[in-house]
Amino acid sequence: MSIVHAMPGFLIRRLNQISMSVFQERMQRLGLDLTSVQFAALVALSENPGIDQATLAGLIAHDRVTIGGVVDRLVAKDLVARRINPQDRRARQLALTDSGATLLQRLIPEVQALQHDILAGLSAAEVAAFVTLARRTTEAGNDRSRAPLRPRD
Amino acid sequence: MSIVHAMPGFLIRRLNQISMSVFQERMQRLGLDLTSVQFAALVALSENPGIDQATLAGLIAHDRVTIGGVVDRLVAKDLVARRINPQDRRARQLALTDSGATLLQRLIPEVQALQHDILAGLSAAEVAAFVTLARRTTEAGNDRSRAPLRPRD
DNA sequence: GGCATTTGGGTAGTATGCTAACGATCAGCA
DNA sequence: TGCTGATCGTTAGCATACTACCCAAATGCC
Repeated sequence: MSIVHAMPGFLIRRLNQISMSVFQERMQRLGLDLTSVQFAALVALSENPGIDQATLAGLIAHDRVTIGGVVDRLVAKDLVARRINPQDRRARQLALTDSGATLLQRLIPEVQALQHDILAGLSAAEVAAFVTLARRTTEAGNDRSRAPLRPRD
Repeated sequence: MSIVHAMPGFLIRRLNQISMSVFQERMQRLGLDLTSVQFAALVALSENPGIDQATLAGLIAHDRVTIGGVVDRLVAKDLVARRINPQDRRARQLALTDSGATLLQRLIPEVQALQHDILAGLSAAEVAAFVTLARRTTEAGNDRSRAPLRPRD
């Protein structure tokens, strides 16, 4: 066993790899072509219609460039509408399309169900313990991230 | 607070974001241009000199394409030597250069020290609990990943 | 009003991290 | 020996995920 295999950084990368793979596999089985980042963006837009890309980036902890590409692809799939804000012509107002809202309602229970598969081998109590620790440390380390979480209000 | 912010998948992505950022920041402060993936590859090669790229990929849980690019960059930095295996002309034998071995010895204590910063806000006992849970679930979910860990022996 | 600063979005560039497909090569087997 | 299948590395393509930089537009301050 290598020394790297016990390092938190390595374990976290593996967790992320497994998480993304579980998500993608489920989407494929549903016949959908959607990533977990795109899902998070749809949820954020559903909860905050009319926000611009920079705000969206802060709500799901991404940089603006990445969000620009994600929104491009969501617009191309007709899940999100993007238009210039007349009050601030720099900004793009974002909102779910009808088709995006419909898809999201179908997706939410699926995505909630697959969270269980991500942490395979753990009991319900252990999953809860993991989530508690993860929430505390991501909050403590928020500003260490290059794209911190910036919740509204 | 959005419903996604409590999902394990989202928390894991945040953890990975913070982890990569902490690593990059430390490397920058050391005046080095090295990613965590490149570090993991150097460690694996130090522990297993002479392996080929596919074996290296399995040891640090990456697909062969990604490892090809990582090795390209390590060779360009003169940290790794790559040559065709005369016994199997498909394969590339990899080994650290002297400069790679020297750098790695300097890096290992630094990287071990920064692991602590990744899980900010947790006590030593909580870090240990996190690592235990993470190890168990990544082992259980190994084959769910697209690029599973394939240890030798 | 005029001007410096800030902000939103974009381009260019780099590195992961994956799929699908391909050529070269090797291993097993009739 | 010749064929079949597996394996190693690579290319092409896509989607994150960032930095650095730029332009346009809004904001704050005098």
